Amino acid sequence: MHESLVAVNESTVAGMGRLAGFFGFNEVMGRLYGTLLMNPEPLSLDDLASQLKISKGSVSMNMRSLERWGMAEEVWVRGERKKYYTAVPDLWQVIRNVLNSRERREVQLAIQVLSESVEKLRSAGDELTPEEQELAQFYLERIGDLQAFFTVAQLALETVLGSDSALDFEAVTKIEIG
Amino acid sequence: MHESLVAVNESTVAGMGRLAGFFGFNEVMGRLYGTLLMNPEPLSLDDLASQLKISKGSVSMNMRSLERWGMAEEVWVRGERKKYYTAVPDLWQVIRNVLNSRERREVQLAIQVLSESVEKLRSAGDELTPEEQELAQFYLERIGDLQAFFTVAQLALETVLGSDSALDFEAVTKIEIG
DNA sequence: CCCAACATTCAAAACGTTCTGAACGTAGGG
DNA sequence: CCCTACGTTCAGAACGTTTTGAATGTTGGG
Repeated sequence: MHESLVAVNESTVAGMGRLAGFFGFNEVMGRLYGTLLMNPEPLSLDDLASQLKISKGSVSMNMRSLERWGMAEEVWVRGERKKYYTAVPDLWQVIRNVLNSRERREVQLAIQVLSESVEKLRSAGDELTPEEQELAQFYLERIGDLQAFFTVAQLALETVLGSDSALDFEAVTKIEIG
Repeated sequence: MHESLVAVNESTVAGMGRLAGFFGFNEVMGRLYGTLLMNPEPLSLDDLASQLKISKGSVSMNMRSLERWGMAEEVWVRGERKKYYTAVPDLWQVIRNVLNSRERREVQLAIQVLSESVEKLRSAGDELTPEEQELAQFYLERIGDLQAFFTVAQLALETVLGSDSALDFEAVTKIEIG
C-alpha cells in the first residue's frame, strides 16, 4: 500500500491511543478503535491482533470493553464464523456515553460527600472546644468552595449531556459564557 | 481532635487525591494539596510527611510538582529555616492552569497532525491506484470527522480559558448551547 | 456427536510507575 | 568556619497494570 496511506493510518491509530489514555482507558482500546475506524470493512479479532501486533487475548478483552462503552459493534458477515467489528464513528456520542456513565457518578458522589461533611460539622457544633469550633468554621469555608466547584462541574456536564444529538460543531460555536 | 473534624479532613484529602488521579496526576499530589487546603496554617515538609505517613522524599518531589502547577506556594515563616507551604485555594484557577498548559497543547497537536494527514492524502493523489484512491477518500471522511471533533474540543477549551477570572457559578449557569 | 475453528479466560511474566530511605548537598546559626 | 537541621536526589524495592500464550470453553458444520 502507498506510504501516505500507511502513515495516515498509523498516526490516526496512535492518536486514538493517546485519546484513550487521556480518558483513563487502556491505550490498546484506543488503538483498536482507531484501527476499526480506519477500515471500511469490519475486522475480525485475528485481523486486529495481527495488524496491531498484540496477542489475541488482549484483543478479545479490549474489544469487550469497547463494546461495553458503545465504541464498537459486532457485525455479522454471512458465511463467516468469526466475530467482526466496526467502530462507532460518532466520537461525540462515545464521549457522551463515557461522561454520562462515569464522570457523572464521580461528580455526584463528590457533591454528596461534601454535603455530608457539612452536616457532620454542623451537628458536631456544641461538642467542640472553642479551638475546634474555629477549625470547623474554616473547614466549612473550604468545603463551600469545593461545593461551588463541583456544582459548576456538574452543571457543565449536564449541559453537554443534555444536548443529546445536537452537539455538533454548529451548536458549540454558539456556547457563550454570560 | 473531635472525630467529626478528623473524618471531614480525611474525606476531603481522599477526594482531592481522586481528583488528582482523574487529571492524570499522582494521587499523592492531590492528597498533599488537600492536606494543605484543610490547614489554616502553612505546613512544613515534615508536617506533611507525618500527616500523610509517606516518606520525606516523596513529599519533596510532589510538592515541587504542586508548585510548578501553581497549586501550592511557599510561605516564609519568620524565625524558621523550614520550608512552609499553603494551598492555592482557587480550584478553578488551578484547573485553568492545567488545561492551558497541558490539554491545550494536546488538542493543538492533534489538529495539526490531522491537517498534515489531509495534506499527505491530497498530495499523494495521482500516485495512487484506483483502490488506494477509494481508501484515501474514506480516510478523508473519517479524518474530517476527527477534525470536527477536535475543533469543538478546542473551542470549548478556549471558551473556558477565555473567561479569565469570571468563571464562577454565576457565569456558568448562563452557558447555553444554541 | 465429533471435530475444527474460533473466542475467552487466567496465571505468570513483563513492564511501568511510585515509594522509600540512605546518601548527599546546602545554608544559617553559633 | 564548622555543625546541624533541613532539602533533594536516586537506586532499588514495592506495587499495580498490562500482556502474553497456553489451557479451556463454545459453536456450527459435517
